[in-house]
Amino acid sequence: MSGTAISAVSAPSCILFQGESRFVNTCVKAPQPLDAEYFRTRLLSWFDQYGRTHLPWQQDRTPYRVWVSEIMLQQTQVATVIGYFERFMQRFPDVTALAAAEQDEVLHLWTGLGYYARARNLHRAAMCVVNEHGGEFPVESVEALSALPGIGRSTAGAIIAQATGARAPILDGNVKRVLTRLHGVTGWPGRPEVERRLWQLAEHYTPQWRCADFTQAMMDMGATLCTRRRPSCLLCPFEKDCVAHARGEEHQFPESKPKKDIPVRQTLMLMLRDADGRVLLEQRPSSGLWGGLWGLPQFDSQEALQAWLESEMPDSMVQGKWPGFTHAFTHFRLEITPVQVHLPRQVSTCATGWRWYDPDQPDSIGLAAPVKVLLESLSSSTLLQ
DNA sequence: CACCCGTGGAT
DNA sequence: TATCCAAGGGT
Repeated sequence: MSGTAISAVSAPSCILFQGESRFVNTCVKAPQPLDAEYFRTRLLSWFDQYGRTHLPWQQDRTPYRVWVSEIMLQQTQVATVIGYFERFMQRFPDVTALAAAEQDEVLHLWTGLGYYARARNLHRAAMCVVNEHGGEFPVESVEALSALPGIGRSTAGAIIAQATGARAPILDGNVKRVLTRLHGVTGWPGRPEVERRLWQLAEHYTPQWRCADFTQAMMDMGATLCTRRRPSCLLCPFEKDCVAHARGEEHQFPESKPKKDIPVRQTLMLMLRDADGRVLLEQRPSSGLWGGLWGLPQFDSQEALQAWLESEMPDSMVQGKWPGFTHAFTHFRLEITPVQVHLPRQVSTCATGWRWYDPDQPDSIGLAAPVKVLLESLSSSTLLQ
């Protein structure tokens, strides 16, 4: 790399006026990165004035606290995480406390955050740190950290940089947005070639010194200036260097994921109540949707539900159907038909993986989102005896 | 490599 | 209201 700042705007923008954008996208050479020292200096001086330094996990930066925050922040917005983080730290102040917990309680504190595999992996990783690393996080290397469940390359880099200050690049959604715009990197960042290029750029810019501030600054840029929509280019320290801005095409970067029509799945949810109004809950399989959470027993078809009732709860009586509703996920839509069933006698015991749940006295367990809504409507409902 | 996994904020 | 997608990782 040359020793001076390189403005990367001129070459690509000339070509753009001539050909179709598709031609340009596939044929233009990747612009040279800026001089790394120039970039760091400007970024850090911006950070010193505008960076975020008062987030909960930025105080008392132990590897444990940074780790928990990074996991919670995966695909989740800062404002959503703050409350969960504080409750989690209150209950599990250190890795030993977390490792000693029941998975159920971890999932309970995670309820509503989504991506529950993160919570299961977090719990497993805590036990791993305690049992195999003497209670200390292996922050010596990205490789050692990535060996823990739930920690990938970017999260490992973030933990190292934030908790120890050592040099470690990160590549999250914010950094991807900043880098693709700055260099006019085309192609969806999920594509391996694009991701390779972005890692290469992240490596190029990441400094030996003030690495915690640098990585935080990259994320702050992405979160507060270089936002997905309506970025504040006039306030950006790299306004003059940004390829996308020079073209007036900030909104074109990063390219979005190719669309696919999402499938619709259907399910029946069994609301089986005993004479005391308690509801039968089933613990879901440890993998898949709402893995490890408690939910209403689900069936693919009316026949499957009937067969189950006849074999397991022969005294039960179908009370009628509740109106179905749709629960929308990112990748599919779930059409839910709740079926209300009454069990005339009281049932005290049941097999492992099942429990009776009193809607008026909620337990500390993880509940699938639509199930939580249904149970809350039950507790305030006068329709039921 | 394509797909899976959740919820809520923003427009 | 519909759509996109956020401090990604696992399989």
